[in-house]
Amino acid sequence: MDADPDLFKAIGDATRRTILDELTERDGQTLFELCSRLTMKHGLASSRQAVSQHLAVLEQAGLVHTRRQGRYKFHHLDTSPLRSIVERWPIDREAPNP
Amino acid sequence: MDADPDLFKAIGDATRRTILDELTERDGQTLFELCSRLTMKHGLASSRQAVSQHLAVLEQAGLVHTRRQGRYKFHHLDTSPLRSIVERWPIDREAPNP
DNA sequence: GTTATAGGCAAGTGGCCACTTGCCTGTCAA
DNA sequence: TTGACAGGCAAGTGGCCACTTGCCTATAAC
Repeated sequence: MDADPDLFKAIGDATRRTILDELTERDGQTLFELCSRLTMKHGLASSRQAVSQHLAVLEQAGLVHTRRQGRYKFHHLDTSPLRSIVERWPIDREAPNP
Repeated sequence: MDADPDLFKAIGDATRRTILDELTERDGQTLFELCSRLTMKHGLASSRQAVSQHLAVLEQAGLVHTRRQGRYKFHHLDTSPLRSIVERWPIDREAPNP
């Protein structure tokens, strides 16, 4: 029971959720790419180290996979761990919209 | 963007997730009922006040609705707020099991 | 080689949050 | 009406975590 506390810790932070949003919109970004976009679009004054630590947490939760290429490190989104949430507490399939 | 930080805060705590598990198994429990079951089954040495505060957080997130009846207060699970998670980051519909 | 770029590592710090403690209110049975 | 029971309110405390700071490694351009 409660096999993945890392997952909930990962999505528990607002900045990390914004990072997931960013990767949803544009997958495979580098660290610096994410940094500039977070400050530009979302107004988050997140330093490079802060974003790097956030990405480490997201990677540990399995929500982000990394791919090294030269001196670049590309970050790819993986939403499959989120499935465990709706499997744990089944959502009543009611259409909220008509 | 990020309209419901209360939701992620609610499911961010392990004890609150266990409370959701308890309510999934048996809906409409009172505070004392939850307290004894959490200590019995899950080994959580959660005091009454702690569980009460957890329930308040869950209620604020819309995951738990309460129903007063005399001196009893019954807690009912509502998993519909969880839908916003999978709507925000769509899960690739791949069958992980054959 | 030298410099700039992309990223990593580790210690320190401040704020939030879970939990406790103590006391209070309301409901029901005797 | 008195006691037990179910729950609420508020202040205090300790620990975790996000963020910073400073320095380091590695790849690529010049």
